[in-house]
Amino acid sequence: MQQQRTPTGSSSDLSVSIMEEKEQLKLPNPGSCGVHLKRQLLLSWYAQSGRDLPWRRCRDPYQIWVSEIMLQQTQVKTVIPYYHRWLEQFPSLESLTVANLQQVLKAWEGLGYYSRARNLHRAAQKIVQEYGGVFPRQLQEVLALPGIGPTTAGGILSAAFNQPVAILDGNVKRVLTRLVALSVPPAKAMKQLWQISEALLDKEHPRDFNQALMDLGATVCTPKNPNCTSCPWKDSCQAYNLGIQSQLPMRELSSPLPHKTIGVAVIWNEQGHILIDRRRPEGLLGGLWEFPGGKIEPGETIEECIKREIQEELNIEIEVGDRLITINHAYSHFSITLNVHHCRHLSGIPQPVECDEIRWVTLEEIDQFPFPKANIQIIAALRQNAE
DNA sequence: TACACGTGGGT
DNA sequence: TACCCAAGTGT
Repeated sequence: MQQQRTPTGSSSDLSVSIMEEKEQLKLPNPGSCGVHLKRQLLLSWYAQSGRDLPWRRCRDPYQIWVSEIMLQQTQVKTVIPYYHRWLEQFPSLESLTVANLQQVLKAWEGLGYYSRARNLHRAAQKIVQEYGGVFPRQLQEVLALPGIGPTTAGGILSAAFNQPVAILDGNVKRVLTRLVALSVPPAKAMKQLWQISEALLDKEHPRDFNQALMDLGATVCTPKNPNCTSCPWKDSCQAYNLGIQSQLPMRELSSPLPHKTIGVAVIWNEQGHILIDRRRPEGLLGGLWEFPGGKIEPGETIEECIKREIQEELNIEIEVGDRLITINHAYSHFSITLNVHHCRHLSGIPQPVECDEIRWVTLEEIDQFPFPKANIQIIAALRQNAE
């Protein structure tokens, strides 16, 4: 049974307790027994309880890179099917390079944060041009690739080449926050957290150590109801020994998400084709296709909104008809209600005023194009209607 | 530093 | 239902 201890009575060498809020982090003595023991305990735990994940079965930097990008802000369970499909379609860095962006976005469809796919594609070209298609091993070179920040760089270099580069992903952040009982939200202490991650890293076993740290966060030191009794670090965990593990990490105050009401048009022409447009390559859902529409203005009806937006965005006249479906969808920073109506094309040739490209497509062809999730619901509704 | 950037699952 | 959270990066 673990004894409760006060912060001052702790033997930890990573003491940033809530009692010492303003005090600078004391870095551990690199050779100290505390750090050495923690490494040993964690690596033993990992050998026993670590996860068996697909990307851990190889040392190919390309495959590990793909996994690291997919795993950004995304759970392992979600990534695994995408990861296998991706490697079937783009088995090598070279094959990714020669693919076009639409194919890449289609393979990414549904994963979200589509700039990851765009950057993966761009970075692949850069690796071919600047490094002859060989994934670079220098930290500075890896960091210079689009879509790769400090955590992903550390993840790749440690996993693929066993280089001693630290990481600080969400799992590690939570583990370290509890280990030192960090008294501020992690975003306010990034520098300290990086220092701790670097100080703890086992330079003899960086690959296993980093993977172990992430597994600990994902399976033991979980956001809710952490399983502290099975944690290899419980003896030196400040939060556990203070009994406050479930209250950490501290939350940032969050304001309510704004909500937008959108009018969306499924525009039919006389041939029974549907109009879709490709969004500009940057920003929200960049490069994906969608059904055109826009935000409702004060005092406007949905029908008026759709007619106006289509006139402004495509420079055509339409007749707004029956409602097809209403969709509520939550993004990370706002939520929307999509009011989708069938519409009839009356006159004018659609112009890409606020988008990159316009197409008239059939319900059969539409699957070739990458769409955001909310729009896939519209396509499903169209299919049901067609039956 | 703070915010934009998707989606699915958990409570 | 509504909110939180997840292998972060770019600006």
